[in-house]
Amino acid sequence: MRAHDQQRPLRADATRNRDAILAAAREVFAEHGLEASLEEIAARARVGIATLYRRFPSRQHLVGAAFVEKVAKYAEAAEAALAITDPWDAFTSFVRTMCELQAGDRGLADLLSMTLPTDEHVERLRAVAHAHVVTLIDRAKAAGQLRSDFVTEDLLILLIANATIVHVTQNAAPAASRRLVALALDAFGRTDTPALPPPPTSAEMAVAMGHLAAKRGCGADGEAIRLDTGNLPVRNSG
Amino acid sequence: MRAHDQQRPLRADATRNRDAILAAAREVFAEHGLEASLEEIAARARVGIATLYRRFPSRQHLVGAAFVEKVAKYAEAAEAALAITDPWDAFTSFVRTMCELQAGDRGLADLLSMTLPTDEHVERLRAVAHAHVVTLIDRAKAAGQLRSDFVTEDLLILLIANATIVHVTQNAAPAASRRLVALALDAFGRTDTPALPPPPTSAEMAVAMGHLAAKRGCGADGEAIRLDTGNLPVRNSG
DNA sequence: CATTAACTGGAGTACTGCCTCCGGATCGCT
DNA sequence: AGCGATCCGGAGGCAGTACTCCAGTTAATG
Repeated sequence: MRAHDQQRPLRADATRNRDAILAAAREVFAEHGLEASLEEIAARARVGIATLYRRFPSRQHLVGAAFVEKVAKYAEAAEAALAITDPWDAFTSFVRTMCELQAGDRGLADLLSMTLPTDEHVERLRAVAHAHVVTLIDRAKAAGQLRSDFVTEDLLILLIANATIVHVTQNAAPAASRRLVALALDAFGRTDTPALPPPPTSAEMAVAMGHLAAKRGCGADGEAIRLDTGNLPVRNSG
Repeated sequence: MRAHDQQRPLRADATRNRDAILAAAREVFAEHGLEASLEEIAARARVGIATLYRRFPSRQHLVGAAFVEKVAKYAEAAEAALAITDPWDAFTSFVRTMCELQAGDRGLADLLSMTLPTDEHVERLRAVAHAHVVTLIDRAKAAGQLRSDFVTEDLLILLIANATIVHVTQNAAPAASRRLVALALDAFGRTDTPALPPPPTSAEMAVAMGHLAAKRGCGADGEAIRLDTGNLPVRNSG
């Protein structure tokens, strides 16, 4: 790349259009999920389709740009949860916040349940958040309130399930989603039951997220998935 | 319709092709879910696409014909579970069986999570099965092993979630699905936690299933799938 | 074996979404 | 205002899927 791939600032009209596209994208993704038609986004931004592609060469660029803030909220939620003293309250508060964010935005619902290569800034946010989540989990386990055979894959499974519920239940989303989350938390908090069957490996879940991403038109299927466990804490503590 | 819309028997080659199409459909649906391409089914049956459409005018006709037997297993599973004496074992056995059927057949995974058939024969099966399920639930509740605020919508939520997991996790499906089901059952069996948030209404869930069906290309949004038992040998006809 | 109704397959239409090309409009600077 | 660099938008190519039409083939029957 050239030394100054820090390209000169966009022309005024270009900036205006870019913002319009992002606003439209946030709307449309929230309504229809990440598989929304790019043409619809361009139309809602009152912009030609070419303009959209010029600014965001691929769907995941657009997704990335449209969701930076929301992903930041994810990090914030993790951090905020850390401030809660009771380990179980902290953990459940985080999980509930995540799933509520999903329920309010179908795009985010998709995003949290898949892996998307995005920009560096977002990656850093994720990494930090992930570390916080691991802490939340460890604390809750240590307090004997989170089942000891819990793994981060379980959280991912919940996020995927919740994403679907949100997608499918449309206007009934809040009730169904809250119900699902409450059930999941009750399950996570059981310490008196026999061990769960073995969880899928994090590699398997990475592949799964890749499939999801592919299905939503973001990233090629089978392409090297960032094993970082992506958006969500998918690290398998031993 | 004319009195004898009981059309004359198909010609030998037509019957052969019809069977080939059904066999191919079962394969392809199992692999890819209900949204599989009809052209692929025709190709696998080594039949022209027109032949498929002649025999099954719409996707839901094909789906219906391909899955009658599998849906019957749903009823059988409920009945078999009733024979188990321990109420909790009976309930969990039924749930597990359902979800395992889903894990083994992505088409069925879709089908069980959308809406049940309206064909009268199958409708009867469904009604009976549903009654059995209600019995299973009541028994388990009475025994104090199933949480008292459990409702049938919770089961549906699980089926939808499981369908997605099965869809997404591909080869890791068994592990992920079993894990999800085990967690759900642990949640269902909690009697020591505060009441869950209110469930979605069954009307809301019906709408949700309609959306799912529409997304899979079966039936208009909101209308149910009609299983065609028409010219299938009716086993255990009674 | 001849006749005919039933059946067939593939080409064709229609639609949708992704993505690119390029003539023309617009901006920003002098 | 004039001018070049930048940017725009819609037409159009490509691909995948649903679904239809029709000229040719094949099974059943006497």
